[in-house]
Amino acid sequence: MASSTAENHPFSGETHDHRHCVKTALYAATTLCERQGVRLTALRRRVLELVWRGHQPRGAYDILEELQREGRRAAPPTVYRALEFLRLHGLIHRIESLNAFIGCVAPDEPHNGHFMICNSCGAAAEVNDNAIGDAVAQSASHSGFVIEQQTIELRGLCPACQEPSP
Amino acid sequence: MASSTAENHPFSGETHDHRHCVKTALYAATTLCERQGVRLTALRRRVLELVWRGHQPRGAYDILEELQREGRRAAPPTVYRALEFLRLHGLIHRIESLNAFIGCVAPDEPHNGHFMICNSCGAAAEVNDNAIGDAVAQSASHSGFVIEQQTIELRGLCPACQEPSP
DNA sequence: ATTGTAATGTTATAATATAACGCAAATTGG
DNA sequence: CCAATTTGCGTTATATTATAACATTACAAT
Repeated sequence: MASSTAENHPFSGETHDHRHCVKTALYAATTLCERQGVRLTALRRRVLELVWRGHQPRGAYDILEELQREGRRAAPPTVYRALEFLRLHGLIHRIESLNAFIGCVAPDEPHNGHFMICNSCGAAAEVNDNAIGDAVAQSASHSGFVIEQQTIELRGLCPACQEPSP
Repeated sequence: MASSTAENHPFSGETHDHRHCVKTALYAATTLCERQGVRLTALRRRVLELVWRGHQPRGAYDILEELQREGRRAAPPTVYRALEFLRLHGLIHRIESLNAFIGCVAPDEPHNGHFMICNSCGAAAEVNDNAIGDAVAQSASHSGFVIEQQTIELRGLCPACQEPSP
């Protein structure tokens, strides 16, 4: 079987073992880079870990600060270059409506990345619903439009954050 | 009948009478603001016209430069405030993946704004395909997620730009 | 006219992102 | 192994996008 987790942790709050998410992501990244013959350097690996610190999308400057706090010499290009590498290889996605980045849950399979992002807790869940993909593909083909890339970001409230406050 | 054009000009290139688009948009904006009892000031009106200069999304600083070229005293907040007003009242949409703004083709009807944006000519077409909206709504409800806002931006090639170069 | 509110002007700065250049580390081909 | 080459990273500077905060003007209602 593949190494990806059996299910996402879309909006499970603090109730899951996040170290498992990180470990899985790093393992997947390592094998993916080996297979593709590209270098997952210490810096890139660390940036990926920082993106995976939680299920909230992270801004580039958040990551930069963290690198600096760790004693690394880092400037904006340090981070942006690493992020660009990770994005190119499908290890992270960019959330356009937040100018932020989030780890990809299935870097091995080609996919589009549709997100539901909670406006309350900030968590983002990557969903891959074929129905959405199909509807989008159909709509585009109906217009004669050839899709090269898609940004689908739903903002709202996750199940946990809809519950009435006590 | 309503005042909106019978059909969009999604990717009609230079072949349509754009003055008509602008005129229609301004008329719709005027009546909408009257109905809502809000003021479409000269500045706001002009910014809306500038957003509607074409079917390419416009950046805030593009608009700022144009205002300054016209001799107005303008600074970033001048533009951002006007854009925010227009957006709040549904007269423009923000294209997140471009940090830019585009006129809304149907400000009267509530809708979500799905866009197809040509990577070659830069034109953006607002499409409102119920199939996409339905698929998205269904996917969200399946996850127990309540959508407050959605960003759906498809980037690719419009029909005209797919044609082989001569 | 007076007063309160909304809109705009103005200055400053925050937040996000990239260009350009040089050095160092790793990889490759001999 | 060494030289040549490529790739990654450090560094400085700057571009681009966006907002905070406060002063002033225009407008609307009485």
